[in-house]
Amino acid sequence: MGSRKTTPLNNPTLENLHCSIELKTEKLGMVPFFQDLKQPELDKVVEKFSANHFSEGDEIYYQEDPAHYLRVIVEGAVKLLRYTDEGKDVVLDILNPGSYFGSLKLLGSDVYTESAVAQSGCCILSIGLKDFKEVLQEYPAVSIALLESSSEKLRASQEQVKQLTTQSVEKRIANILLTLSGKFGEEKDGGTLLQLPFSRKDLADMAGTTTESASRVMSTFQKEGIIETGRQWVAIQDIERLRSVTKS
Amino acid sequence: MGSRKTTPLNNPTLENLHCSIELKTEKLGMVPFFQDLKQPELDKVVEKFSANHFSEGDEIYYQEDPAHYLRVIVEGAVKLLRYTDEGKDVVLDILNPGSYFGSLKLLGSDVYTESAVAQSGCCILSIGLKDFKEVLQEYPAVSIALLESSSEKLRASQEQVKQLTTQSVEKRIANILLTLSGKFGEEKDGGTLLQLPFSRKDLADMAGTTTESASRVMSTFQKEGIIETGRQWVAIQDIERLRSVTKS
DNA sequence: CGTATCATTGAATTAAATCAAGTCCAGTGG
DNA sequence: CCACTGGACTTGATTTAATTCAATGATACG
Repeated sequence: MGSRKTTPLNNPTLENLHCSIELKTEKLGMVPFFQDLKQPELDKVVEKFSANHFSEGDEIYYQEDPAHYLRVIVEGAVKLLRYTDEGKDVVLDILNPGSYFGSLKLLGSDVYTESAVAQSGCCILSIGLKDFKEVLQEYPAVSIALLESSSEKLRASQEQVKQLTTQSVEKRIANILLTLSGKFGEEKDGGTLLQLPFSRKDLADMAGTTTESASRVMSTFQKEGIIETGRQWVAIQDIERLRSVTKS
Repeated sequence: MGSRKTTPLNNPTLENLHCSIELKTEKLGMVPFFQDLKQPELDKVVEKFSANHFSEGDEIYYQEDPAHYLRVIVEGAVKLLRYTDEGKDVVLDILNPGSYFGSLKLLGSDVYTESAVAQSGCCILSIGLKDFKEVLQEYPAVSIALLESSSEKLRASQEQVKQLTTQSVEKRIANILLTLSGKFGEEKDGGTLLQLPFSRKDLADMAGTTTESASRVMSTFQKEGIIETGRQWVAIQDIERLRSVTKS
């Protein structure tokens, strides 16, 4: 029981330096919908992106702001969420490097339908929608690959709907931990550490529950030896048992 | 109270005749992502589609079947749903004419992630994914318009997530009735009639609740004079009051 | 150290699910 | 045309998962 509760995060405090033009080419090539581009084509596309650094907690954009950019994460994590009128936050997703977000409304103008917050310090590339439209027109393969990514996002959202309507809070939280460990987990002395700064409230807002309920579930998991957890961090000790929680 | 409970549906029993090649061109031109095509281009695209009729309750495809087609509704309504292991059905959407569904996985192969059932008799156009890929490569404008549609679907799914996590069953049902009346409603003696065959179970599966709860909410709405309802049909009498239910 | 923020835990409450009869209607077949 | 029947719908009583309310405990950070 006397488990370590101090944070095991090494808090990299990503500097602006890391968010440089050099990184851009390297990372953009890893984005799924640019993978088909040849190097010279990619170089031309990269020029249209600009890089920005955001610190933990920074708002990247706010829901209902006019949407002008498509963004790609080079480093760090971004939380997409909707603030509701009733004051509850709904976390739609937490994105890892290589993911895109922002707007794809290339025809006419639009507003963002969700807010984006830097979950950790991060480096983000942005491209104006007009420029991006030109890219799509020039390289149809990018459009097609992007359609796939877009379908995949829809699929993930529908999975979320399914879980919300059919599964208990405990199972939803187990699923979220599994998903996040896949995206952000790092192997560490026999377990998978989530380096994300990640509070009970974040977890609750992802699972569609309350911080108290999330806390109770996490306590149970910890007592059962499935996870180790403390303030803003989680380490999964027994991933198989966590998987078995989602079933049954 | 002695309200009519007999069905006001005129049960059109859409015949196969109606699902003809003539209709195809006319209707495909109305699909959002083909709207930019000129008539000769559209004609060429139309040729690649084939038309099929489905009767109410027919399964159009089943989740996890290999996905080979993209489909467009010409007439009728299609229910997209996921059957869960626990035996609960989750209705993701009910689509109206002009909507597309099926798969957009143009690279590599894939399986359907949801099932599709004809909610009413309907006429569906299908195009093989290889053919559709060629269309996209030839007409980049279609890709771009399709990306918009795809984003819109994601937005709708995220809205569903938001509602499931923050709103009561009563509000979710009110919202569903409003959405459906927008898609399928027909003006009829001072109210909006939903011609859809649409059971309490369908409603419950859309709202993520039980038939009993859905029935209770519908009874309340009826007692309050907001709707008229019977077996498989709903007429919205006081849309303003229904809207006010979703707020507050 | 002190303090703000995050996390936990317990008790009371509640929305909705479940369990259990019923009723009502549309279509059937005599 | 009417009685019959099965599926759709309703309603009530009970149970339960999760929220809400209310303290208290722990930890990172200045």
